[in-house]
Amino acid sequence: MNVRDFKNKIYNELASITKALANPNRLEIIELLAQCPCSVEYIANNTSLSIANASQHLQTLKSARLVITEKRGKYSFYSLANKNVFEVWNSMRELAFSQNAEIEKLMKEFRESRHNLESVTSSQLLDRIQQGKALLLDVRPREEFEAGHIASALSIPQDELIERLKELPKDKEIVAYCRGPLCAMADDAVELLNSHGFKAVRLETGFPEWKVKGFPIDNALPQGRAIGVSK
Amino acid sequence: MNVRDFKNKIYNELASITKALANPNRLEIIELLAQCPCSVEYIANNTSLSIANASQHLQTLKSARLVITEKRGKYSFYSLANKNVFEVWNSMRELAFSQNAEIEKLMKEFRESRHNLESVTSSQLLDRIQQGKALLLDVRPREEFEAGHIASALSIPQDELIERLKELPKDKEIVAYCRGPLCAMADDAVELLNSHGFKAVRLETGFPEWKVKGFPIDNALPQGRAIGVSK
DNA sequence: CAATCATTCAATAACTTTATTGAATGTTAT
DNA sequence: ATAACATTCAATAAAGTTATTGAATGATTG
Repeated sequence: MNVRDFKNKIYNELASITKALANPNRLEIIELLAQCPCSVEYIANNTSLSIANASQHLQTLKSARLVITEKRGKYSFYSLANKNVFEVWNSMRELAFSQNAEIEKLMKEFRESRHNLESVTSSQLLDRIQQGKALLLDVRPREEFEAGHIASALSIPQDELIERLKELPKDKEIVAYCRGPLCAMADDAVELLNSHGFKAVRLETGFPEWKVKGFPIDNALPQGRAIGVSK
Repeated sequence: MNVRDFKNKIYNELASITKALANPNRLEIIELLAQCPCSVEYIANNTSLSIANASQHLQTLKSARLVITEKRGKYSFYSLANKNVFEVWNSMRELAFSQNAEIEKLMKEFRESRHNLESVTSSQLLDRIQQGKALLLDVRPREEFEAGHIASALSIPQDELIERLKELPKDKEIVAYCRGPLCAMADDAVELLNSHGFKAVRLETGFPEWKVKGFPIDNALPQGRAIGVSK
């Protein structure tokens, strides 16, 4: 085979993957699927997409083999095709953070608006948990917690937090975490906690980043449990 | 700031990077820039692009901050903005290899057509060099070799190889390498060498992958020397 | 200071991607 | 069976991307 034809074919195949990643809605879907397998409706509800549009984007991801689908009853459950998909997303996000001043600015403004600039890294958190110094709080929706969470974390979904403050100690530092560095749930939780006299900070990243580092996790329910509709 | 607006802005910024990657020609340019800083004309000559079109793609990469440019005399030299760019490219390529059967098939057919299915990994090569068992041959264009190469490698550009066979030993295994796993220069060199009675295999990957692993490299000329036109 | 030359810009036509609709499919529950 | 429901499909208009062309820019050389 001619070298030029070979290269054209190879780069076209590679670009079929980067094209599938080249859309903000699909990036958001990938970040959500990094939590656990999700139904189309769950994805639509947790983004700004209509069901048909979410389905369309999922089809695009599926034909690029970035996600796989499994039918259980009425629901189609989508999940990331393998660990490499999350790793590409992760390294892409790091690239963005390393050189896009606009992103840094947006993040900083957002956190400032919540009076919440401090955060804790994964390894700092690991130390603090092992020393019994911190209480770890998972504020993601229950289904995501149940599909897998950081070992020893307590689950209080962000929208139940205000009613369940009495379950938390005032004398211990609380580390809240959520889906990842771009997810605002932990920021909102930290703001709420601090304004009620708790001492809280957020984990810089989120559950998938913790998991991919090989740090200790728990599964309350069978591995990779899929979730349907909620929120 | 409203969470939805924040997310939309962030994912749009992130997608500005993935959009810049979403084109086969730009992926090929990135792979070339992973070798060394290059002029627009060099890039055009080493791809199937016209100068104007190469320039246009470089502008796209530049506004996504994936490449930077430096003017020296008449030439604009483009290089990758930082190490993260190569790492994203690298992990994306690994993702593609891990799940796209079409790519695997293309690679296998191409190598079979050159009677050349065997290859050597970076760590195997490191062992063989240290034991003096293998002669290492860089078959990339001279300028790329001069900008940086694997320590102890001999430079014979692929298009000079047939005239310079007498410089090579017949009793020692020759490991040829080039720009990376998608580059055909080492395959062509290995085919030529084996058909002339040498014992040759290719390095599975290429110089940038070796370098990013932190394995020993040399710079014949000042670090990151840029190259203008050739080939 | 005119010629040369590398690169960029601008305009354009062909093509691709997107969100939105509403209808179609196929599964479960009654 | 029929209804209810989750998802996908198909069509479409609006928007974005691409390669090509030829002209413009701006630096170096004679």
